[in-house]
Amino acid sequence: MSSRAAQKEQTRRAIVDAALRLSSARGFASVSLRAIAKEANIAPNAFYRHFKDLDDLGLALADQVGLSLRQLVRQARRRVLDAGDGSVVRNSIQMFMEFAENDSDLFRLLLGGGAGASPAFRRAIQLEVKRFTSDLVEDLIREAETSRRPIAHPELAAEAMVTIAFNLGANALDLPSDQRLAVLERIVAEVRIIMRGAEAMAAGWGSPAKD
Amino acid sequence: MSSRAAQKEQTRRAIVDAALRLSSARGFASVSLRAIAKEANIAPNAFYRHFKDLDDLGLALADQVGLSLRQLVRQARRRVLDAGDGSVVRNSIQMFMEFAENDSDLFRLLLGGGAGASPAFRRAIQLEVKRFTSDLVEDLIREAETSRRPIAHPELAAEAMVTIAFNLGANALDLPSDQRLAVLERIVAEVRIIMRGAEAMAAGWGSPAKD
DNA sequence: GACATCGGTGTACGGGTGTGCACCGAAATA
DNA sequence: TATTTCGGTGCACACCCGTACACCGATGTC
Repeated sequence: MSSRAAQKEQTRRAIVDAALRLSSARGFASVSLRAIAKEANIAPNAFYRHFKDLDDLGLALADQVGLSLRQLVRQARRRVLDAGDGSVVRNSIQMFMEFAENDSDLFRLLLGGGAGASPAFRRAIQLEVKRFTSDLVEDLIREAETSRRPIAHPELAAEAMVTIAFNLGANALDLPSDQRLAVLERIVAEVRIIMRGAEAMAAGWGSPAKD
Repeated sequence: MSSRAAQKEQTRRAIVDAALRLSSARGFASVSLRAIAKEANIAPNAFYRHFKDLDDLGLALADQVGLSLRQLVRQARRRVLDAGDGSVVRNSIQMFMEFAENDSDLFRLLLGGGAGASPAFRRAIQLEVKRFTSDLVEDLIREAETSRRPIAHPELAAEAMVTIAFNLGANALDLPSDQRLAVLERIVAEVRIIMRGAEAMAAGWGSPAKD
């Protein structure tokens, strides 16, 4: 066992966690290297032993965001398969919100979409969101097959759902917890509208005339 | 006529424009008072003759954003009433994208949603977006009446549409112009899904069974 | 024409920023 | 055990930040 490498990993984690904690308030872009070092109980210079840049740290943060998202997808799939109680939509979004509340620091990063940060960081975050959307597309298609309700434009529908959930979800994070439930209901309702629309299109229902 | 007040208004505008220009790159939050002053060809201290704070400037920017949005709504309504060519959805979103490209600095602010900025600024921006959504709700209801296609949950549908248009639109702004058209089409398609869903719900189509 | 108003300027301050340099001490290696 | 490696430290530098102060000069008022 390597006490050397272990301790290095430990302070690296401390740096990442500190950055996460500080970023939740005003975004990653507005956090200084020195502030992170102080929060991690580290001399500012020690930062460079772990990351080349603040941008470099940003990529590490994006990685962790992606990790958390994939974990979310896995758990949501398991939960939906396990018990068929309640609607798939509500269950999934509820789980999403729980995740967001637990790892609120991470999800605040996600919500901001990296606005105001370096292009590299922004790209990395958007990539993770895209991966998440792809997973959702799979689920939509699978669910459509098993429930025998075909769905039109699954990619577009998924993108719309993810956009709404992330935006309103982010919005909900800095709301008192007694209002968060209402936001969750709004997300669920809007996602259902999208579901219904995609199904209606697949079924040929409605007006191709003038929209 | 007051040469005094006129010149004051002029440099005030110069400050606002400079702030807008600088904010488009990395967001309003990451722009310094000194940088704004330099961009406006002004001594840093002169800033205080016009605004108390950077926050104060932020509110002025939010005001201008709101102004531009209301102008957009007015023109879109006129355009839709004038000629019935093409779909309402496509026409509206096309006009939205044109606006966004012209005043791209303003819309970049909007897109960021004020992430990473002061709470006051964020609230102001979100308020303007909310007003815009309200206007859209009106239009949806009116359109539903004249076209005799009732729509369910117009507020939720409008919120979903605005969220998607703003997010993807913002996304499109830092894309080469030859790819923007594709994004526009994606927005149109997703908004149509929402339309169809809201109409299907109103018509009672589809499954209240298990979703 | 004398005076007050006020937008704009230059200087200066205390503090925060990223980062280069020399150094220490413990773990890893020989 | 002697030597190398390397994570961590303290100091120092040059720069940018917001903003307080005293001041100027043109415009507006009496």
